[in-house]
Amino acid sequence: MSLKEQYPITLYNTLTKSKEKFEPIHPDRVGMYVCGPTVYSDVHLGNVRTFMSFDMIYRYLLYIGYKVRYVRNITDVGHLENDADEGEDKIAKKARLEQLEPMEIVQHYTNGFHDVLKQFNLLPPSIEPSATGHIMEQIEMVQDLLDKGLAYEVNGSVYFDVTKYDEKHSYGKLSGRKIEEMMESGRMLDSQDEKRNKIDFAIWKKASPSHIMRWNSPWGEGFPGWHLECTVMSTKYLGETFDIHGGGMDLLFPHHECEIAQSVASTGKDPVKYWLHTNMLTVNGQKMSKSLGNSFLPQELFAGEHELLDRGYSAMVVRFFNLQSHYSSTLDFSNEALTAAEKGYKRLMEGYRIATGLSYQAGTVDTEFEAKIKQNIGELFENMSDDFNSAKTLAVLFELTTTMNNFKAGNNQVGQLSEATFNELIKHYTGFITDVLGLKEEQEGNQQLVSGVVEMLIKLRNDAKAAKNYALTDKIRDDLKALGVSLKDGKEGTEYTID
RNA sequence: GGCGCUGUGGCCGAGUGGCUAGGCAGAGGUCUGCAAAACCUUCUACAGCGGUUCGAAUCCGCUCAGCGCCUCCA
Repeated sequence: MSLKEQYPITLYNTLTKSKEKFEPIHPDRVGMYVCGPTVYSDVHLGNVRTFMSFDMIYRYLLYIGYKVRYVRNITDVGHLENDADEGEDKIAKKARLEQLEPMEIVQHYTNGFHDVLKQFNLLPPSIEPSATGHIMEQIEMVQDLLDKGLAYEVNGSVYFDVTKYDEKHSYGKLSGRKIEEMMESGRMLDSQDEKRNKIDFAIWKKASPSHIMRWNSPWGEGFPGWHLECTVMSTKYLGETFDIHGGGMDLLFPHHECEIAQSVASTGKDPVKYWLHTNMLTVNGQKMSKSLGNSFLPQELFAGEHELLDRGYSAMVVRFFNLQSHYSSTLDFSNEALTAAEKGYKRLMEGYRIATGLSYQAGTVDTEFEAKIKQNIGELFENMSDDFNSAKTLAVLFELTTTMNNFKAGNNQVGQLSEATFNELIKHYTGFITDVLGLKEEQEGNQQLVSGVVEMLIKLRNDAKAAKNYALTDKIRDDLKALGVSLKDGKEGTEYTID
């Protein structure tokens, strides 16, 4: 029995508002689409949280044996600025400000995005399509929606006719909205006179003369609407229906709602089986966002150069911090929480280091101990299969970390486990830390040289200690400590860790 | 105004009907020349009120507090 059969996944589907058993459309294969960034500015830490959460999900699917096609787009056309009628494209606007080619902007921020994700140890997706690379397909879909009578053209712009769509289908089922209510309440912006109804949305927008990102289309020069690129690219690479569509909660409405409408209107099929939404990173209980001014960039985080930060924190500490909460809960940022996470992360990685250094030696098997370890291994999978509960998984990993420490301290012997169980323990304990949760050791510099020098100093210190020259002994330890190298005297000799 | 979410011990955060995660911090102990680490033990919870139930942090209702979406946003 394969792992994915042994530990079937259940996940919370935003569409049905309930936890469901995960059954991919094609056995063994999973198609997953996640809305990527709009590359007109640097991604901040809140953005990163979502991508980190889906990276963890992607990694777990792979770990238990699924073949996954993971598509995460780059939105490089830019979304419409505030009022649709302004016809302002964020990337075009930025380009004019900075006197650069639009694609230069796009490339710059795409590179930055990739650099950031690499530092947080995210796996690259299988396909990373860009909106500008799929203009033809978007034009085709606009035409298709016009042909089907569910869109209309006004002055070179094309709008999706939500009211008409809702006659046969139901608009708003993902976000729990009803169009009658949306029609009467909410803000009506007077300038949206091109639209027949205020809830209609643009799928193609005419470019104003000053608009530099533009393409030819049957309706004149323009650019595609915001929601269209995800529909087009997910359909192209994953098919008309696919398994998982993810994104941040703030995309639920209108973005994902519109995606459903576009797909259903075009293909007649519901595009997505399971909708997954990650929750927001908050600061003092408020969503981290650029407009609120409470966001900061990963670089600022690492360097500790931001008024919200007491000091710098590493990428892996933040990744660990993120994994301590469930992806669907808000996570509140604070210096205290990050400091606590840093210590926890170090403790876990010390356990990882011990695990990689252990080798099996036969002994007397302790059946009770053996049973407990087997149970813990099972819990790793059960917790991750339960809606990707990384927080519970970490709790089990910490229990196993205590076991690792006990092996090291000699409180337990590896021989108390059967060889098979020992091997499973090491395989999955380290596998969950690195492959599933994506945590890794952070060490910089010339490790060989550093370890050689430190080992030499430890030897000198031990000589001094044997001679009871404690003044020198302590001086070596204190001076190393000042450089970030901590010495720990144990029964088996002195060990060191680098902060 | 509409739709939805949250409120857990000093802090962060799991948990969804009985078996009281975990991390950080605190207390005591073991080890140690001292220290650190590690190990063992240990303290402090479920916003308030009412209801359902043999039994609720967990289900239902109300109240209070906070948040998200409805406009670009992960």
